[in-house]
Amino acid sequence: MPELPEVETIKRDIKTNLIGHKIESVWTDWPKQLKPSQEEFEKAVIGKKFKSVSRRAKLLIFRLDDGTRLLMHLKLTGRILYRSQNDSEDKFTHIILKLDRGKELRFADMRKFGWMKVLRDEGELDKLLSEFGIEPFTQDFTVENFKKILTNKKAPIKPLMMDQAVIAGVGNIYADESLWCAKIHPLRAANTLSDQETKELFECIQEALKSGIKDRGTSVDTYVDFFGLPGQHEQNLKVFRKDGEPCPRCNTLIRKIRVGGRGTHFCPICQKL
DNA sequence: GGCATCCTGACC
DNA sequence: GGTCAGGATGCC
Repeated sequence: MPELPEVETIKRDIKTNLIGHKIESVWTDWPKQLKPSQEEFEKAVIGKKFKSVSRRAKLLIFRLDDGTRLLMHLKLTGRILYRSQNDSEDKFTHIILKLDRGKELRFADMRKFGWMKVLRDEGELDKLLSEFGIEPFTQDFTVENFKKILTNKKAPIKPLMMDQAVIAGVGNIYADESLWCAKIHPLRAANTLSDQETKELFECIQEALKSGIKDRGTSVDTYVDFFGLPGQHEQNLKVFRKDGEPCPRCNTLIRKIRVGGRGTHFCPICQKL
């Protein structure tokens, strides 16, 4: 599942490899993944060059050389791949942007939840971006702001952390890992965290995401980078999908429960409810 | 918050 | 054939 570290890894590789390429044509066998429609999408991108790329939450934002804004979201199983025309087929490819110099950007997505979208105007982008919460690794992400978010929130801490309108970019893997790191139970009501716990969770979120980026992402499922290579972070996971295995801190067996409809892994002794 | 929805593959 | 996997949205 691509979360902030995975999307950030792809973004960095795109910066040094895709920028400057021209889109010559578009192929798809699943037009629903092109928004607002295949026709509008093609009209907006064909003949244009990639000028820049950025990331907000789990969203990739491209600017083309005429100012067109192109967004991509990988959702659960999306892959963005940089390939040559004659490279062998990638399974589940549903969109291909055919580029100059014999290259292709392939969008492969087993479950077809991901999408590419062109925006009509700048206001639309601003509105979309303004709905995201605090972006980790920016000046806005401080312990004080984090504390403000948790105050008066009776909700369990984990779903709150995964709410993109609260903190942008944290998904299921890094939420479980951050909570283990901070020794906080995923069902803990957000407003019951002590100042010390708030500070630890704040630091653990940054640490978990940073560590994921350093390892070029987590490939427990289908994630691969821009070149089709898996990330290395799986070997550094402490609890995610480790149910039945000993906690690296206290040896208690990791348990799996369901929180907010998501599989949730935690140590029942270390992590305080 | 819960739950359904968008989808398909893996697994029992 | 049923369940699970989980990012985001939309309806309650």
